[in-house]
Amino acid sequence: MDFRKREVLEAIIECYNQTAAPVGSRTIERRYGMGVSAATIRNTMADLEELGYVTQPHPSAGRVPTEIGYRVYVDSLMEAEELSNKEKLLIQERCASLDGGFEEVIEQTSKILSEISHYIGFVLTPELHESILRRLELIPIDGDDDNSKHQGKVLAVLLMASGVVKNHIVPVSKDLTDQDIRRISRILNEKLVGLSLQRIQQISQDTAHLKAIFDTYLSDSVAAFTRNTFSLNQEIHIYLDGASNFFSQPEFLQVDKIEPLFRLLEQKERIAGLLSLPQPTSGIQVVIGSENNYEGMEMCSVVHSCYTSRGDVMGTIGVIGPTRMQYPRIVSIVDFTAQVMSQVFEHPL
Amino acid sequence: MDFRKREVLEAIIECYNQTAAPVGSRTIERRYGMGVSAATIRNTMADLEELGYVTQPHPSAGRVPTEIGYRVYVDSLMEAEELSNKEKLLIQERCASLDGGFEEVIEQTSKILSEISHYIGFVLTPELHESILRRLELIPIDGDDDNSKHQGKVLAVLLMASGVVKNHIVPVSKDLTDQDIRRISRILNEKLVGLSLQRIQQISQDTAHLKAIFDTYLSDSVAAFTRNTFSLNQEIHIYLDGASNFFSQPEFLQVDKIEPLFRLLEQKERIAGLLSLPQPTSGIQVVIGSENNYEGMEMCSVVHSCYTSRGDVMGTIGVIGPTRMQYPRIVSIVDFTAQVMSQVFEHPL
DNA sequence: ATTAGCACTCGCAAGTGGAGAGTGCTAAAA
DNA sequence: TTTTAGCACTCTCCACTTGCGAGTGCTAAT
Repeated sequence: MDFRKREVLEAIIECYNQTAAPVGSRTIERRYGMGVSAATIRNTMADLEELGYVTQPHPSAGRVPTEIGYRVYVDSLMEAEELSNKEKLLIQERCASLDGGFEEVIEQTSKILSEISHYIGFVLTPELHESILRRLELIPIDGDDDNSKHQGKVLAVLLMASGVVKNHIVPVSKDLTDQDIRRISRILNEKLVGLSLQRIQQISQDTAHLKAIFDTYLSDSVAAFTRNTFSLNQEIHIYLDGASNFFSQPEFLQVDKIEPLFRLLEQKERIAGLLSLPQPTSGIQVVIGSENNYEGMEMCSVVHSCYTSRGDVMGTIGVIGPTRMQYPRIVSIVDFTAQVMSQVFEHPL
Repeated sequence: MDFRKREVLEAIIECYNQTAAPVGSRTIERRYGMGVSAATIRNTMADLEELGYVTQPHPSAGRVPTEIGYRVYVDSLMEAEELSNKEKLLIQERCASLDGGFEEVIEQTSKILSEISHYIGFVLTPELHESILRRLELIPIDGDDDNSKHQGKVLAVLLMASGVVKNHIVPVSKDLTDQDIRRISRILNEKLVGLSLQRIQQISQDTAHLKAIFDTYLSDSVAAFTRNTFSLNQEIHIYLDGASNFFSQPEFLQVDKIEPLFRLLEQKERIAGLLSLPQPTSGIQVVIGSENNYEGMEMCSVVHSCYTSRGDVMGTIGVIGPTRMQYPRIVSIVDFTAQVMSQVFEHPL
């Protein structure tokens, strides 16, 4: 890859990103005038094609970047675009509306991501079982019917270190009085605060362990109640915005192109699975085209990063766009937004 | 409208609903053989056209029902289709998963509505300010930093009569001790339980009223804290599923037809506004085509009803489909599902 | 009041042809 | 040896035409 090849590949990608049409040699000569004639560029393009970085949709058409071409571009050619102060400010303002609580921050973030990128913005909520318990509150609820006294219910409020609050209604057998509940609450708070939910779930499954915690106080009802209190379905939720931006993308103008994508997006659980898998290190990751092994994502790329709270990974944010994407810009947007979010969660409450 | 006209109109609508193509006189003669020839049907169709119930997309094409035609059909011609036991059971099972909490019921309901109707199912959450407060719990949260002592925070848990639980983090000035908070909690529970959130918000704005409640105890901090506790943004959320079912509808195969709809659906606040407005009485309502004054909904119809908890209206559920919709079936589905949901919320917790 | 027959209209799909864009190749120039 | 100009070739895209089929409205007969 000599200098000219790199330059031509970059020109093809940038031009193709604007027009979504195959790029010809003359176009490059005129638009990026690099001191050589179209014929020379043609030769270079033939070389690039042999390397697998570009291809022609049909003989005697211009060149289109391949996924390999994009990979090279993202990994070594492009340089991240600096965001304008206006955009930075916009992101900061929108994400910083913490008053509305955790959900609202996440909701706003996915919205701002989609608005500023003009693609799809998404935010994955933290995995609960990695969160640290900060406080547990048990609120007995009086039965509302006269005949419901045979079994009460307790509203468990789990406050996590990250600031996430989770409610959970737990059935409780009648032989536990309100006073018992208070006692259980005190003991659980004493022993379990500071542990991850995953660890707590392990403990509450383990009768020996429970016995150690509750000492003589452990009855079957108490054990069952404790288990139920922490048996949350720890599903990850995904907030996703801007899907209709894809209607403006020329390559998705045909229904058969856009339909599989929308069908996939509607199965939010699957998306969550797709996007939460690769979470090895921090830092931006770019997944290009069919590197996403999901039907409907062949023509899309994902740029994602994770947000943290005091260094602990909480969840993932990112942008889904067409493979023909303004990578330098999107990478900067996702990176900056992840930083802002992490900053917001630095002081959780 | 004599008998034959009604019969022909019904035939046109049913046939059009299946094929999405203009219906000709011969088709009706063959498919619905009503003892008269095509020529006679042609005359009847001309009459129906004069009445405004059908129209032809271009001269010498078959007939297509107009919105007025659908209106007549829905209001006086069609009869609701009885659901199969299998379908009824399916709905009941899916909606009855109350264990997962309020949100999960709603989520499941919108999913099952879309699956069984093959259109879009939606559920609007209750308006909070109409809900009755059942219990308020205030949980002081220790500042996590040493320097955060200048202002504490309190997690307010509002438990509504309908079973909805709402969390809310409230800032609290440093001159209120934990003991003060407990006292406030006791007083508020004593005085405000059983009132609607709307009423409570009125009261907490009204200093005189607050003074009466708190007696001598009311300081500025207490008043401010009380106001903040109940200053929830009472936004209605909408759960919506099955949008991609519209890709299977022939009249939405062109991108320019489906785009405005999806753009509208993404602005969930607007949808909520659209759908929560007409809530006069209980019972099924059908809004046809451009009766929805929203861009993107011209080609859609909405069938909706409301679900209740002990007779009190909580929210709305319904189906959004193309104007060319299987009304008898959808009406039955929505009606039955609304009943099942109301039943589920009969015993809220 | 209903029916058969017929001329007419229109949309749709397939086929045609020219314009435009872009390539690869070759031979000449630097 | 590298670069350039020129030329023939290929392919898409668009506008245009044409034929077919479906369906109507009208009229005259039943």
